[in-house]
Amino acid sequence: MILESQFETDLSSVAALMGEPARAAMLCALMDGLALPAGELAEVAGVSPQTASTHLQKLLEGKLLTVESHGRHRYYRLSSAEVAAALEALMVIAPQPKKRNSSDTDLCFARTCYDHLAGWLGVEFIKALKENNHIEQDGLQFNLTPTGWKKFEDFGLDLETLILQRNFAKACLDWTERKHHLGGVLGRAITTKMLKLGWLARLPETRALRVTETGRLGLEKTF
Amino acid sequence: MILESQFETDLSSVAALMGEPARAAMLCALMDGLALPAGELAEVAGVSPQTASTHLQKLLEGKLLTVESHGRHRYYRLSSAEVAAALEALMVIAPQPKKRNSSDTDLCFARTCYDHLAGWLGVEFIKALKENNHIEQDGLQFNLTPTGWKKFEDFGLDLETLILQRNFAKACLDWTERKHHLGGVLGRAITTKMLKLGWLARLPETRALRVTETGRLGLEKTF
DNA sequence: ACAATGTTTCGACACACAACGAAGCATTTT
DNA sequence: AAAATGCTTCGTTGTGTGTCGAAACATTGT
Repeated sequence: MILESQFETDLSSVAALMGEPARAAMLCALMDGLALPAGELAEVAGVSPQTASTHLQKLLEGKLLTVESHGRHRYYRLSSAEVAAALEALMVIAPQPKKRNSSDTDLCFARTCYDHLAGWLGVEFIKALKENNHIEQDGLQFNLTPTGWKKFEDFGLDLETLILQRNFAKACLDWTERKHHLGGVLGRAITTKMLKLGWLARLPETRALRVTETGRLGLEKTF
Repeated sequence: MILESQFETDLSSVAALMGEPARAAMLCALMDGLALPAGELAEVAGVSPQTASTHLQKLLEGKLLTVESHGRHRYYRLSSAEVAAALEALMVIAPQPKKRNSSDTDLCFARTCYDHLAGWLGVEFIKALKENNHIEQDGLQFNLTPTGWKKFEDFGLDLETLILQRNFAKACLDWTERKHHLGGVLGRAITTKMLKLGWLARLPETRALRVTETGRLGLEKTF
C-alpha cells in the first residue's frame, strides 16, 4: 500500500512550479491575462529560449498555462483567473510590504516620469551610479564626477551640449519608491538612449517600461 | 549594477517554501489556525524530527510561521490569515478537482463512518487489498481470499468469531470519494485495531482521523 | 528553393537542497 | 543529581533539477 495523501502533494506540486524564479517571473508577466510568445517570456525571465521552453512545458503540464500557436509563435497565457488569484495571494504574503495590484506592478518596476526613467529601476539606477562614484548628490542637484563624465561620454551622450542647459541633472522624487531618481535633461538623454538601444521597451498604452534581455545584460555590465 | 527585480523573486521564494512536500504537509496541518508542536508536524509530514526542524526554521525565516515555546515543546502556527488564504488559493488550482475548505480537508482524508475507516484513506485501503488479492468484491459484499484471511489473522484479528456475524464485510459508499470502502464488522475490527496500535488517532471533536508516523509505516509495510 | 526566425528536444554538467545519523542544548520528571 | 523527553545544530551523502550548447523542427520571408 502506498500512502501519499493527495491533499498536500498536489498543493506542493503547484507551489513548486511557482517556486522557481524564472517560472515565477513568467507567471507574473502573464498576470494581466494577456498572452505572450515564448521568446518574450524567456526575456522576462532572464533565461535562454531552451530553458524557457522547458519551464513552459512544465507549467503546461501543471495546467497553469495554456498555449495556442499562431504562425511560428506560440502564445502562452494563464489558464484561468484562479491561477492569477493564487499568484496575487502569494504576492500578499511575499516579503514585500507594499500591496499592489497586478496592473500596477509594471508601473512600479519601471516607467517614464515625464521623459526620464522612474520606478524601482530608476531608483536602482541612481543608487548604482552613486555607489560607483559616477555621480554626487548636492541637495536636489546631481553632479557628475570625472569617471561619471567619461562613463556617459562612452555611452554615447553629448554631455558638452547637455550641460549648458538648466536642469542638467535634477533629483526627482519617486512616488512608488519614496526615493530620488535621476531627472533633468541628463535623465531624459539616458532614457532616450536606452530606448533606442532596445534596452528598454514601452508597454502598450501605459507609461510602464520593460527591461529587455539585452537591456538587462547592458545595464548590469555598464552600470 | 545588479538587476534583480524584487517583484518576482519574492513571490518565488514564498512559493518555493510551499513547494516542498514535507513543508506543504506541515502548512496544511496548520491551516485550521491551531498551533502544533514540532514533533507532531514531523509526524504529519512523514519526516524525521531533524528534517522537520530545518523545514520549520525555513518557514520561520520566510515569515510563514510563528513559534512560541511552552516548556520543552515549541508550538508552531501560521503567522497570519493571509498565509492560510494563499494556501487555499493554491488548493483551488491544485490538480484535485474538488474544492474543499480547510476544516473539511481532514474529514476527506480519513474519518470514521459509524465505526469503520472512511474517506480517502478508506478507499485507498480497500484498493490496496484488492490489488494484492486479499479481498474480492461480490456486489455489496466483500470476501476474503486465503491470503487475505492469513493477512488479517497475522494482524491480530479473531476472524473465526467475526465471520459468524451478519455484515461481516460490507461495501459502504464513501460520499467524498464516491467509491466503496470497507464496512461491516471486519471494517470495524480493523479500524479499532489500528486505533489501538496508534496507527490512527482521532482529531478532537470530529470524526476526522489522522495517520501517525508509525501508522504510515505500518500501513505501507503491511498492506 | 533557400535563408532566417521562433521554438522545441536532447544530452551533459553543476549546483542546490532535502534527508538522516550523531551530537548538543533545554526542560521536565524521577 | 540523573535520566528522559523534545527539539535543534552539525556534517555528510545523494538525488533532483535548472542551466545551456548543439541540433532538430516548424513556419515565414526572400
